[in-house]
Amino acid sequence: MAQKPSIPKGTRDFNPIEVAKRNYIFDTIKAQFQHFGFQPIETPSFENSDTLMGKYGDEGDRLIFKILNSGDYLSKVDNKYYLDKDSNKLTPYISEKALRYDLTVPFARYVVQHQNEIDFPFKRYQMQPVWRADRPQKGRFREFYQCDADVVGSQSLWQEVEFVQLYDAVFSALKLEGVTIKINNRKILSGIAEVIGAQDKLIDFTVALDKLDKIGEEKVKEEMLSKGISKEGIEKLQPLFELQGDFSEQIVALKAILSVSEEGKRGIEELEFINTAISELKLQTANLQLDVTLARGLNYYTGAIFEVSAPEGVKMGSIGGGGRYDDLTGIFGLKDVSGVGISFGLDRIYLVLEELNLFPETISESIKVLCINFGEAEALTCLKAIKALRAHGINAELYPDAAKMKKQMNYANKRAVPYVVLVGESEMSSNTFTLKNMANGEQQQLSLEDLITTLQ
RNA sequence: GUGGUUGUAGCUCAGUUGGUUAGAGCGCCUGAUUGUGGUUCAGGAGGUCGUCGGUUCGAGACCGAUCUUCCACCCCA
Repeated sequence: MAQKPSIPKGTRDFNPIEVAKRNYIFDTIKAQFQHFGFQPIETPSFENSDTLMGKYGDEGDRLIFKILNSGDYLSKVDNKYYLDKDSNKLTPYISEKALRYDLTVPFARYVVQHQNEIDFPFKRYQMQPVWRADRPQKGRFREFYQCDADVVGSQSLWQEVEFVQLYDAVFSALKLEGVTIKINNRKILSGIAEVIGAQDKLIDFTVALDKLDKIGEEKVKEEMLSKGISKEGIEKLQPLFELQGDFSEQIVALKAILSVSEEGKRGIEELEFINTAISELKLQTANLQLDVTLARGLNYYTGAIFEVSAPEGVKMGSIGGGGRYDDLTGIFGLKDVSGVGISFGLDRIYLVLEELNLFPETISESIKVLCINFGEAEALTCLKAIKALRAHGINAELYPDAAKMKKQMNYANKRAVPYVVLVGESEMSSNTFTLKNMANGEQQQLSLEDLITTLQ
């Protein structure tokens, strides 16, 4: 019985052209990571459930793919949990492993586990797939790649400055101009929460504030009210909703709002430091923008928060994010190690580059020259030439069958091969090669040496 | 996890209130053209109508379930 094969929801196959394009992004990011001094590590695709569970909030726990235990896993479960049919309670007894949800928590685990072998500050990069049991949408997959760069063991704000430059370097190298690097600081958010008397509701407060540009001021206030934030507190937020101007103008306004909060003032200082450094160093193509409503992402951020949005006009969620987390390794028992890092969403960057037509043309070129097959003797001559070409770093291949000329030329066309070599009777007798340029149809007869130099 | 949406040839899509043998464009294959591709012309192949079940004399169309796509929540790269 032949049944239609399929792949799970939210996953994809990649054809050769797509892989070539993905590798282009991959290689570009990797090159910049290396320029900035990051070193690669890799971690397993699945971790022990305890490593991941509880690190991303309740919502995160729900989105983690759990792996069923091997063997007769149900027989070991206490009837108490089995008969209750409570999935959340039963899960720990039938699943001890889970697929990686992001690269940051596994990295924290790695740092703690290998702390004695690591030279701090440790700068690592990691480019691996992560999995989320999310409902797919455009730019949202259940399996996708993250490209992370993090530094642990340094509290210096120069790291934040470096990461802003790294974002700029990567997107400039990808020719993706005009991305906006939004920056905020957790200390400012908690400072504001303090000012309005909602310290204990920081998460609810930030989640609501984050929706400002999406649902508007009124709805945000409604949500805050429904989460138990006092009316008087929300009124104190008014200057925040009216915040405008460039980076330094917003800083001035924030200083007024946060004058009574020590923590808030520290957040402002940090932002000012980064902004001053960046204006001195300059960015190539990206814009750095202060966005006090930026609260996205994980609750473990303690200082800077980053998010990158695609150039204006491209409808896509964030293509990168990151921030500083002072105590990430603390949950694994290693105190006082500060970390800061950023992430690139490879799959979303792909969609943006595709939409803006920014992939280089030569990207899908697999071979430079195809040799037409006229028969056994000619094929052998071709393979000798191909061997020499390959030795000179030129990708070359022989059409395997002495098929009709039209068929072989058609094949070259579809593979987008820029050159074709013809070796038939006359070339055999004169010991030459006919090189045809597929773009303009021009042909020339060359010796092997000239063939090599022409194609190099 | 909640609500909605989509599925017909390799691709993009038609298909009337349920009625013979399900169509088009592009692509593909063959020939015109046995050492020259893209253009042109002629011919040809290709469909369990996502899947399973139901209603009906009769279902691509109606109903249910399920899978998938996209969208809005939630959350996020």
